[in-house]
Amino acid sequence: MTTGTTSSAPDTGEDTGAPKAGGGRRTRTPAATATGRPTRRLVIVESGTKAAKIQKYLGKDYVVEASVGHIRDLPRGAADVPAKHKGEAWARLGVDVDNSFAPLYIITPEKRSKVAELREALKSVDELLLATDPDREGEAIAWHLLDTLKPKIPVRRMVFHEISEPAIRAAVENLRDLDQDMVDAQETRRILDRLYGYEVSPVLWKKVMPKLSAGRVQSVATRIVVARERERMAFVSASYWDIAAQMDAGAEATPRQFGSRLVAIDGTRVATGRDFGPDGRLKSDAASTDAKNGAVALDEAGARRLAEALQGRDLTVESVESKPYTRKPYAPFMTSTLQQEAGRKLRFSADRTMRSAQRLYENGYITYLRTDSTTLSPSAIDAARNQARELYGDAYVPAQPRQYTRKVKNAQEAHEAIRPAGDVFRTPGEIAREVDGDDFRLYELIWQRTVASQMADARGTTMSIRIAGTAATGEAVTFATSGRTITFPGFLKAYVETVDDQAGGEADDAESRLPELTKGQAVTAASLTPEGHSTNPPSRFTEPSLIKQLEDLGIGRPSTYASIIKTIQDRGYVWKKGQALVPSWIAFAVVGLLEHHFGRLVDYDFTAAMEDELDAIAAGTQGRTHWLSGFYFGGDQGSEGSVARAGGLKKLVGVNLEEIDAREINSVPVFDDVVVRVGRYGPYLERIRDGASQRANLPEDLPPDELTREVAEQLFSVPQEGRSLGVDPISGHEIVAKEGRYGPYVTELLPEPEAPPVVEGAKPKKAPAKPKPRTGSLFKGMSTETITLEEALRLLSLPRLVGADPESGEEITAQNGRYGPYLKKGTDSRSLTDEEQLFTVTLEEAVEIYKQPKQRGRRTAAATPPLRELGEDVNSKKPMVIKDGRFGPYVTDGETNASLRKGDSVEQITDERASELLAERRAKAPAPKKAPARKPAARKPAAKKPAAKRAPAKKAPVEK
DNA sequence: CAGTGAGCGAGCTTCCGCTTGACTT
Repeated sequence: MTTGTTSSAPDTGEDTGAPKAGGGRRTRTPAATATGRPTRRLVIVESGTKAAKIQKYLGKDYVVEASVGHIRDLPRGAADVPAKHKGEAWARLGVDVDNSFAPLYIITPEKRSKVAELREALKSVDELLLATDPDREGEAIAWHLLDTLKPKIPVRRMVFHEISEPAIRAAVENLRDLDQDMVDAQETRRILDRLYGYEVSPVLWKKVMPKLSAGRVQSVATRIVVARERERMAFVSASYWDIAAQMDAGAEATPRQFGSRLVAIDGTRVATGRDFGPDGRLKSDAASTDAKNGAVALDEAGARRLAEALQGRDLTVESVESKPYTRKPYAPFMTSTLQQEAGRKLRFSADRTMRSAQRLYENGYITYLRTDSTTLSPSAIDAARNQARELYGDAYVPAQPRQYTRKVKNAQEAHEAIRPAGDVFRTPGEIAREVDGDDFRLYELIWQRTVASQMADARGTTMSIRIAGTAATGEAVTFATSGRTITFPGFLKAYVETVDDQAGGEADDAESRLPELTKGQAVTAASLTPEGHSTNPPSRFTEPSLIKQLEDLGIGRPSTYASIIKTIQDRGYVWKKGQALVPSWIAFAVVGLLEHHFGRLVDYDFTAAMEDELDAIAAGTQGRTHWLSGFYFGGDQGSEGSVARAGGLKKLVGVNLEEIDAREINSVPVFDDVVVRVGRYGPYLERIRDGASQRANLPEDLPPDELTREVAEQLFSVPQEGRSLGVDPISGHEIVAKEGRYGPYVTELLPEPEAPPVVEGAKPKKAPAKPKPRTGSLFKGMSTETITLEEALRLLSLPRLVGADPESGEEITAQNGRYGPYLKKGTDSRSLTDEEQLFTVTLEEAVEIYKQPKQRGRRTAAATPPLRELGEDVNSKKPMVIKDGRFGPYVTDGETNASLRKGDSVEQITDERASELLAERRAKAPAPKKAPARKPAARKPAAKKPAAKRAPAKKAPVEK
């Protein structure tokens, strides 16, 4: 660890130096202490279930506890930052970027009690063994434990890759020291992710929409989904024809008939779907005249003519080729493949799979569920082989055990594969009484896959047959077919992987039998059917296929695949249509912004490059600070890692921010002059026609690739959206209920004014002022779904004239406004308490109301009573109270007000905490408010938003 | 994307990876 780059949590108390793990001490075996009792050791692992198991193996001289994951992290937000660092410029990030990227670590609030427990446990032992997972995160957790607990006894690192008695015993005998370089690598990863996430997300808030997010993993995941949708949108379907022929091999053959397809005419291949590009045309190599690759597309007329000309013609077997077919079993499950198969076979979401697997793990049915390894322990291999032998016989078990060493990109392989627990696997039948539902089905899947992984290859034969003939019109034609027979099923008897629905592959156990044919043999065509086909766009990603894609790119970890899917849905980037993941228009805008302005950060190989460089840090050949500096501040080009780039992230989110045109970012070109614009209130269509902007609403559930010209035209042609409530019997206008900027409202559709006659050469006359339709906001409790025509007409009747003020003669009206119902007399207004009063209040009552002074604050009778009274503020010595305000509860001493933060509650807040909030608020108050730098007449003043009160502090406000 | 009248404290949103328990309805 680079000296001075890590500040420990302020609340870890005493600052005595933590002993270095191991520190050169070699305490291999528990030696007897001076008092003669055996050495007691505390072992800390990550998972509680693991702790219980290991405790059993190690016995009473050991105390095994679980840290339950990480115990410290960077602060999530301002609320988590300890008072000591509150004011720091870097507090928002939790990383002091100007001081060697020193991280600020705090004990995760939920883990405070856990840390206390561990401290307690430490008191009664002589030695500490940090037995967190043997990967980057585990090494970091071990270091955090050391740095937080600051034990005064010897500390050593213990690692194991499987939970079995021999493995644990061996681990205790082979302790090592903490690997500080690896800890550095983890910290670098953590800081990079924080800087990326917390610097880029605010750019999205400013340019697209608040609460959006960007991150190394989620942004690439979103981009993948968007990229696929773009392909689908750009896709041009091609149609092509061929001829399906049912061949007849004669009465002796079995099967007598078999299907085949026209593949060549006069030696030139007939084009199939694969020969067409996404533009709907033959790919250039297919269209070339090169005899080897050349292909010709057959159209309907050609196919029909040829089928006709082949009627009754002699056909001969031209070639018969058979090749042996073998298939190896699939590797045992790891997290990603389990999620994929449970998704395909059981239709479980990744999240559902993990919840079920967690239960199975906790109850001792399976091994650890978050793993990127396909390795089985020796005892598990034995168990699988024994089970296979029992169930299927010796022939199904190969002589040598199978080892699966296929490495996944960036794998850390801290655990075994996911498999049934124990040295003897329980069959699904054996656990059926104890486990049911999802858990049973998932266990069965895991059990089958594990057993199958130690079984013999499937064997069979693949046969290819070509049949030739000549059409009456002279063309030489070739038909082809292929078949597969499985002579020995091997592992397929136990487990067949499911093919992704939409990918259109063929399952490994698919069989199609062909008769025994010999070259030169005559066959006849029982039927010749011209068939039309069309090419399809690449299918959308599903949860399983997206996880596969991320895994192939080395993005995300076993513990995060399920949450990645959740995050991109929660942010509104992706929604599920059945199994398919469909990107939203917001995702198009966000991905577009990232691609244009943060291209490197959403590169598909960004993570891969990062991993290489983290490996270099872990190996001690690359400096953490230097590398982060390159990433954040930019650096001397060339010498930095590939993740670093000239300019650096800081500049990209700072100075370069102004270059990002929000309007352009939020306009997604669809076709011609039509764009989808992502607005504050959702996406809508826009195009310029005759110099005027034409807009149309986009239905929420319309997938982007279904927005065709026809659909767009139809949307534009709908004059108004909104639910029609019927016709106003008085005016004859149609009344509709709509969702507007300020919420739901009703309005009337006015008939189009007659177009004035166009006079050639005459100056276009100024159009007469358009009559404005009446509008009215819905009352609370009404909805556009349920409102009736009667209610709507009542709303449109407002404002209501109550009468004239007897004193001044001014008109008093009752109307519904932004803050609810109110009376209006000139510029003087009074709020009403009830919307119904708009229709019922009499002139006398109104006059009475106007006699009352204008109320401040809430529209309740007396001054708002405080929610709670507190003691005296330590600073101002004034009594404090909690009040309810526009932004929720706040504390005030009469002068200073401060909102309660997340985590504060009205009932439980203490005087100390309240004083602290007030003090913080006062500290901020005298912030010099810069006058908004206004460029006079440089640009049109933006329309004032109702909520926009203060001038935006930064430049480049959202322009829509 | 409708247009209507006050005045009161802004503060927060967000990342990725480790782990699961625990407020109540």
